[in-house]
Amino acid sequence: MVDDEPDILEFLRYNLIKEGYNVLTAGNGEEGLKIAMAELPNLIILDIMMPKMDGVEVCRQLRNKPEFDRTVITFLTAREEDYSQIAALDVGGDDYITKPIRPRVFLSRVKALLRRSERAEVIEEPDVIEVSGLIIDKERVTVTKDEEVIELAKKEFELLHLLVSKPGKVFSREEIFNKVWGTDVIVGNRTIDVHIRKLREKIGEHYIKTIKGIGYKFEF
Amino acid sequence: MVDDEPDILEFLRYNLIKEGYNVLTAGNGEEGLKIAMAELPNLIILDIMMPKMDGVEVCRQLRNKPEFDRTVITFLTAREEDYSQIAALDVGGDDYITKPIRPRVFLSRVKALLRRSERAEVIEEPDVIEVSGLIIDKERVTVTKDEEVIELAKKEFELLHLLVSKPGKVFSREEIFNKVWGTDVIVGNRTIDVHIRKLREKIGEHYIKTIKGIGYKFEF
DNA sequence: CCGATGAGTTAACATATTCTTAATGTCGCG
DNA sequence: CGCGACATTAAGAATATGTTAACTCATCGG
Repeated sequence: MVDDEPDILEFLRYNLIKEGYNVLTAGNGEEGLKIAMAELPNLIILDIMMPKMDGVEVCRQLRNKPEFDRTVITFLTAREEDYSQIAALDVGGDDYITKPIRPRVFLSRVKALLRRSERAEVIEEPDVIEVSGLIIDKERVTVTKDEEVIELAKKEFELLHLLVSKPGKVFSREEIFNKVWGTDVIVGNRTIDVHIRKLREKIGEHYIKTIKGIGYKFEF
Repeated sequence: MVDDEPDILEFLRYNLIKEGYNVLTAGNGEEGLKIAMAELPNLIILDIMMPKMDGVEVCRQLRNKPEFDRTVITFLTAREEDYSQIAALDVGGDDYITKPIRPRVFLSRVKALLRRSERAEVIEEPDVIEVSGLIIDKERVTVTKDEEVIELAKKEFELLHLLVSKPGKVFSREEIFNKVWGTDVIVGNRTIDVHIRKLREKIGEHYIKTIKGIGYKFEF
């Protein structure tokens, strides 16, 4: 929770702790950013009006980091500032809470926001995927087949992982380039084939199917 | 969007449609429930104060259904009703918007809520079309008939997909050329026939009907 | 600092499937 | 009977992909 007014900070902190929440506070934007990055909280509450770096800016910077892509961020704002409300949401905030703050409403809101964050977390993909006898372990970057561990190179693994992320779906070459190589890299068009070749060599021929003129898909 | 005041409903509907959203409205809780179940919207906006079934009750009922487990639900509420706000969030609502409503803030809020729902909707629905026993899956580029998966070549699939996109409609040869081959390619006029032939061979003879002098159509 | 190693890429050529064409056959209708 | 419109077939052209080997580049242990 980031706010430049110590009274408000203390007041809300007290209420949250009473409800059993773990609360970290910061008195300004920079400090807030630092603590957020170090602690990766489940919910971030930002005051909009702050000297130097305001809440909107903190939010913008956080949203640029992949680790905060899904963190729930909410703002505190004086009631009538339409503009900051809009900016807050446009910059990737999930909600805003208007001052003056009433403890019970505030707590309900926090509860709702955290429930949402939980829900979002359930969707999170697991690090291990299992399809048709292959166990793909994202953390170890390995594939296990018939009890045997197959080591894949990074690109090979990323390619396989993409295909396996939606078994049966046909991924076009363009799609594969964008997701595995990124939009800014340009590589020749035989490159994918070669990687497909090596993959098939390692995991077996029949898993990856070519759909001529369209792309590749993982078959189960 | 469910509200018992036609004026508000119309006002918000107008604003949402102007932004390109697809809006369904209902004047009371029951109707809202019915429409929600039939249409499975991405976002549900409920007025809290309504005669008979209020918004909180609608929300509670929706949240009990698995298909609405992750749908984003928000409430409309008069400013000072602390209690309903708390109830709204406790019953599984994701947010509430206070009246009086300001269009720009409202739209920003809706935008933020829908963005969230997108984030959650990684489990997106596949685009499959089902007609007379054929299941055409665009993502997988396959056709399934009697549990059997039929593989089509690219052009064959595109041709079938076009015909199936409007079952019963007669597509002229010219139309087929334009949509499947594109306006810049020139191919002989027996080409379509050949592809139709192969399609019929693969999916069965009776699905595609020739309308002499006009074109082809998909029969259901 | 050096050579070994291996991932990633490229180029050249081989292969395979899809697409198109062209020749010929069928059908219905005036 | 002859014509127009579509059907059928097989063969060749057009493309897309497969395959191999060589090259570049970064990394790592000695």
